[in-house]
Amino acid sequence: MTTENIEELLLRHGVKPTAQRVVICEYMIGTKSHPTADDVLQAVARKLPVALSRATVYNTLNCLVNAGIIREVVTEPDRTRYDANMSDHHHFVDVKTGKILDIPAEEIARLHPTIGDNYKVHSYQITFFGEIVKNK
Amino acid sequence: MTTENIEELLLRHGVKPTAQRVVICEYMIGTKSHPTADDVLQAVARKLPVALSRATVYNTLNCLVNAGIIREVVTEPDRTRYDANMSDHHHFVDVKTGKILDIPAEEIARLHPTIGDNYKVHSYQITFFGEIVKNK
DNA sequence: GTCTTGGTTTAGACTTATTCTAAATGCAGA
DNA sequence: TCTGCATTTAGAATAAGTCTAAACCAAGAC
Ligand SMILES: [Mn+2]
Ligand SMILES: [Mn+2]
Ligand SMILES: [Zn+2]
Ligand SMILES: [Zn+2]
Repeated sequence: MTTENIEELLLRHGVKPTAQRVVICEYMIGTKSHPTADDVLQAVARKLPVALSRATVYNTLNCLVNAGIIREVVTEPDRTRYDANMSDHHHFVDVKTGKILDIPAEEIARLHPTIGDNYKVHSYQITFFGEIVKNK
Repeated sequence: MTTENIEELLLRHGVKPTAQRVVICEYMIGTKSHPTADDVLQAVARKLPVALSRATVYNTLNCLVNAGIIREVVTEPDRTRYDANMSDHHHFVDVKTGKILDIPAEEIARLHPTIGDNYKVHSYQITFFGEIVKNK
């Protein structure tokens, strides 16, 4: 995706496209990994002419989350990961490598609880978020 | 559950039943909430005649997890919760109160993705843990 | 073109959950 | 009773993330 398109994307979501935001957003959209804030800092810092602070990375990631451009992924305690794939999907964590893969929601509805031949599921967890309805 | 039963449970899992471990384990088994380490410390400290250190709470909870007596539950970044319900189940997080309820696995297989009339699901997430199988 | 202003970025301090360290404690067996 | 080893402890250390206060900067007003 071009820089212009990234700027348009940000504007469309009501986010002022600063240099730092553009390059962070560009990185997020260009990766299928589910990077931590620190991953983003490492990857993006060298692309920018100016210095990039940790605070800006967190500010920007939170900003993008609030704008609905990326989302948080919580698979382990103590570090939040970020994901520019906003389609309805779930995650497969390879316990060997720690890599996180996207699993489209349709596949899960169909193949649940076995995802497919390419994955050996050790365990899986469904976390629901919602409200309790008190109907007597 | 009586203290003797707790001690037997610990011994059966190869854990030496010290006073601290017994009371922490007893607390875990007696609650359906999914407490954090700090919740456990608060609740258990006053029951013990001696002081109870934060380190011991973490040591014991990790010990119980390794022994297969309790398990960790990760639903949000930055705090691990613990759960003595070792049956095959998933979790429903009430976003209003933060309370975590157990959902037996059978119910999910049947009612997926709607859990039932008593819950309004805002969103849910399935996290798989396993390995990638390279079959050509 | 300069001035003003509010949003953005920054470095570093701070907070909080968890782990680590090294010393003290306390049982179980010799 | 003595010894050894696991356990517990207080507090230091670590690490993710937030906060603060100052510096920066882009856009509009003049
Ligand atoms: Mn933590
Ligand atoms: Mn954190
Ligand atoms: Zn994803
Ligand atoms: Zn549970």
